[in-house]
Amino acid sequence: MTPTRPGDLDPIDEAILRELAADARASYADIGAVVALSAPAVKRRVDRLRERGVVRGFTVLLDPAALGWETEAFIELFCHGSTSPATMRAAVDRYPEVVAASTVTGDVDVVVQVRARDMRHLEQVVERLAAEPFVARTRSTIVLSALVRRPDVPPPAP
Amino acid sequence: MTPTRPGDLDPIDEAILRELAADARASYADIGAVVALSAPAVKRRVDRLRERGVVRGFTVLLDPAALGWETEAFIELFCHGSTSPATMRAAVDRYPEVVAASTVTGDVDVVVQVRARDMRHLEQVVERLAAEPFVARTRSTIVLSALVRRPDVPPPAP
DNA sequence: GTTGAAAAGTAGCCTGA
DNA sequence: TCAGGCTACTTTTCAAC
Repeated sequence: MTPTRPGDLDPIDEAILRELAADARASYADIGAVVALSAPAVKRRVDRLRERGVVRGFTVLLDPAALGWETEAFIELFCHGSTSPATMRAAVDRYPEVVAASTVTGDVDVVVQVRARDMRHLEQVVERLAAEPFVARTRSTIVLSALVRRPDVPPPAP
Repeated sequence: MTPTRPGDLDPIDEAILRELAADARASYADIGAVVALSAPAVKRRVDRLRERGVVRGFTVLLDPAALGWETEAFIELFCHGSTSPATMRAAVDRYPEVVAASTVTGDVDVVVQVRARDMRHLEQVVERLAAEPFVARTRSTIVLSALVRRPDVPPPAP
């Protein structure tokens, strides 16, 4: 049983989000054709989903290699004492190479996902991260190949 | 020195991609105002970037929690012998909970990033992955908090 | 880059559950 | 009352030049 919170998405909202996930530039009329709603009705729902914060924005999906990002890695950070997440966030946010960063359970404190032009560039990023005052040591794992990469999507109907 | 391959992005393409990354539903006229190009000129460049495969598509950025994805984890897979990436990809692709998966260097073979409704759901996903014929064992790391999450963007000018 | 026709976005108004 | 359809007006797209 899913705890139906107030503000939960109805099935039509979910369908709209799936369409937008597949093509964020689809017209409201085209989306409406799929979900059986008029274009203005779709627009009103999308506007409301933006207001509610469910929709955070729209982006383009790019080929990282074409942008010059040839190398990808997970850099795990072991941090000193009790470094606050705010401190970690502020530090990691300054790196344009960082794609994602998360605090995690286990012996590692932070997992940082990084894209670099090449191994030399990656090495520099690792060294800079390792030199951050709150970082005790790092452990890096190079990505060999991306098997799957998907946007977040509403869960399939249960 | 960057090896200027034929087909490399020029600075205007990069600026256009940065605009689209920030708002994929921006009008060509608005993008043109930023990059000092007419709307049709921007459209032609975007069309060409799609043809070249630099632009793979457009998506919506959603709040995972609002979709019912409350739990996130890295599940590391240790695989038997020489399992082909194709096999791994096919297996992992069947899980709607999988957001990303990569083969990696080191003792682990695959890192799978997963979103689940809750811990119980996550546990089920781990068990199903562990039961895949090519998986010897798994190791899971729960995400406590997302510090940074960014779309791929052209590198800043060097 | 400019032009103009066709398509899409958008606000207001009306209707029915 | 609230969400959706309809209509009319504006903005954007997009192909030809």
